[in-house]
Amino acid sequence: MTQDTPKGRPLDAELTARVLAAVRADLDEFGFMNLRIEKIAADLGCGKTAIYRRWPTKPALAAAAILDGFALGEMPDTGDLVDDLVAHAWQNVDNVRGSRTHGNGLLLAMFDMDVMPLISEAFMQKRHAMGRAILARGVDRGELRSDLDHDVILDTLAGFTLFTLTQRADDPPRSDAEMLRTYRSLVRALVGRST
Amino acid sequence: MTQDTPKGRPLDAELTARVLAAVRADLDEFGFMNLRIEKIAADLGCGKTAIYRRWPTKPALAAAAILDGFALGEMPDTGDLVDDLVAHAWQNVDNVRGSRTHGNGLLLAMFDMDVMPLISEAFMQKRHAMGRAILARGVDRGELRSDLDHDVILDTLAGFTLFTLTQRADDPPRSDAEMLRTYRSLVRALVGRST
DNA sequence: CTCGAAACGAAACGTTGTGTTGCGTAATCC
DNA sequence: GGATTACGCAACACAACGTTTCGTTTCGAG
Repeated sequence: MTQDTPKGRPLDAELTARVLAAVRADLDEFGFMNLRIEKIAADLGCGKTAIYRRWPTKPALAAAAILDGFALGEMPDTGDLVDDLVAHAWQNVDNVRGSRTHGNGLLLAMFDMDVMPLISEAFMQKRHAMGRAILARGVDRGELRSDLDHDVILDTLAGFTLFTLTQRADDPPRSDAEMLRTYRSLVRALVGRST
Repeated sequence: MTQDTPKGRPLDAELTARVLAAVRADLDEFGFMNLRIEKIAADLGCGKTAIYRRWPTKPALAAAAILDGFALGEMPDTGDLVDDLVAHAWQNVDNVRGSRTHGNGLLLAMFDMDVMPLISEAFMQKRHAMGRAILARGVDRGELRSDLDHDVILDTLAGFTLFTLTQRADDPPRSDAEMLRTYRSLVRALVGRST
């Protein structure tokens, strides 16, 4: 029933990619509120119609651009719960830093009330499910006390990343090695390891 | 030098309060992007000029409304580090829940790129300083290992609250007592207490 | 190779919302 | 009582979203 082969001229995939990249850059520099679709079209030398043909509204466009820069990532499976959780948390850092070109406008744009549901459905919920799978595996292997709230552990890790990246952006930057040590000790504390 | 006594007719303080309350309600219901200053004026039966006389732009108005619903809170001083940190973290929950009337649009509005700096300067940085003071006191009393990163502890607590309130809003609500137990065990884990 | 369908850039348009200005009136301080 | 400023109201300029129309171009199918 569903026509699988579109009929006329197909969408220009390269243009799609260029639009998403340009939106990501402007989103990061100017924020969602100051993202100008007309500027994107002008910068790329294309018409607004090419953009509105692909995405119906500005929030939808912004969400698509953000998601285009994020990778769901592979499920960490090292055999060690702490290692897996650190890797899982670090994927968030990678996603945000990989999309950051000017400031942290892209990260903040995720939290627009009209953008958030789209990001949540397409990304956050799947990430959360991955985290829960990691923790469930840890319980199965006897690495994790069975009375801990997995949502709390995952929200704490993700919340720390979000809060640090948005609120401590002006602090002297830390090396990846130092940040990884921070994540490791945080994870160990959350899953009930001593030290 | 600074004229301390304004000359003509003073601003209507009650109108100021009514505007801020109305903005908070609409912000929470519709989000920052869909906040309509003309609607606020119409709902209140006042002119737009009365609003623009007080705040120059929409982000400034939104920030003022958000801050008007937030209380910096008193610095907890129970003599116990864990109790103080739990109380400190709980103040965030109180602020957000006290401002929540329809959804979580108000919480998300804080993270608009143009609103965030205003909230950060007037609120977040002071809250962070309070948290640091609590932790410093804990170190002085020997309740806290001296090698822990205080920023990490505070960002983790605040980030957990933010992430939970934005991402788990649809989950079955937990009682205050249960949430307080969660915060307590989280704080204990972060400051290196066993259990 | 030709036909149909749909994408493309360009331009014009309607609509909405921000923020400003000017007006006559009302309130407050000196 | 006079200067000063707030107030509601109306009109305004401006910017940006999203739509429509047009002529042109590109692709798939037969």
